[in-house]
Amino acid sequence: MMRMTDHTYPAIMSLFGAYAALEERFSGELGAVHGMGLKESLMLLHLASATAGRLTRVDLAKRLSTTGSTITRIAQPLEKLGFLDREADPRDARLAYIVLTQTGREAAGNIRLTLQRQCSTAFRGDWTAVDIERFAHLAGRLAAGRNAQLV
Amino acid sequence: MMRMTDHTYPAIMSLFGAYAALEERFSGELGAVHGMGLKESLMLLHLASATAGRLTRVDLAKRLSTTGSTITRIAQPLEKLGFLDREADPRDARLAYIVLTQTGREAAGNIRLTLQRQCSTAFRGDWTAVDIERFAHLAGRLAAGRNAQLV
DNA sequence: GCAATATACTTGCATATGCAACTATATTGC
DNA sequence: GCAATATAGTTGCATATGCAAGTATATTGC
Repeated sequence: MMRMTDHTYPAIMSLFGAYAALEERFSGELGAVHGMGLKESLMLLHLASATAGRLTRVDLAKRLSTTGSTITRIAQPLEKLGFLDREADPRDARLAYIVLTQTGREAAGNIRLTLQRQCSTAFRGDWTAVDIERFAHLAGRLAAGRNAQLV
Repeated sequence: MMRMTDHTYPAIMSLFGAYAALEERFSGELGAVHGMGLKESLMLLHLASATAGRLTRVDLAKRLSTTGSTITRIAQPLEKLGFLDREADPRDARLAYIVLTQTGREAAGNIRLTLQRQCSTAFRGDWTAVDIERFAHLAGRLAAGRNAQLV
């Protein structure tokens, strides 16, 4: 009788390994080229892809899989540098939207280009278009909606 | 004329999202059940899968995609708890192998069971065996050898 | 054999980040 | 309308972690 082998364990361990490899490569180049880390970069991209280019800290925290305090602290230097600004909500005084400035929007565009190039580099080698599309589809299911706004 | 769509960007963004979701779930349960984080757990599994159940800090750092200092500091409490021990190399006095104690080996076995269950849970839903095997294969290629010893 | 270099590990320091407490505001139940 | 509860944001504190410097040992070039 044939016995099915369970591939879930190697699948997840490989996913962890792939993440570590990519995080290292991406962060290094993003730091060198744009002077910011992966989280900051993704924050700008989330803002750029959001309606009106603005999001609350709570929304950003969910999208970046982190906490509100981290968003506050990541946003501070970006605000000082002129990439981000604040915007109040007339209906709810608790909200302090983070909005992209024009400078921030341009930076987001450049970062997006770097990230797209890094992504295509990650699949250099014997990856076929079908392989990549399959992987994108399967990883998307595992992600359970996270980063779906960026995709 | 048909235009091919590039799926590398959504593929990587989904991979990042999937990692964040899994890291959160796995770490939470590993902490609650075994009192240790994902890195510590993977450290024990790497040791358990190594010949003679021992590795140098440098080897462990590579396998866990971190630095030697992190290994030193992760190992300290595990050593105090009796999961790990030190072993000198008679040929090279710089080396301080980290070895699994009997207790550590048992803990590694239990952690491995938890991880395997978590991995199969991650694919609950409409995943077919073929989907999972495909994903494992593709992720393994992206991982470029990282965590290959655990798989 | 010795100086120069390389490697393994540890530790001090700076940064990053989650949690919990705190403030301010909004919403809900009555 | 008011008290109770919920939510958004900030900040203090503890922990985690990378980097660089320091120590000890090995290896290499001569």
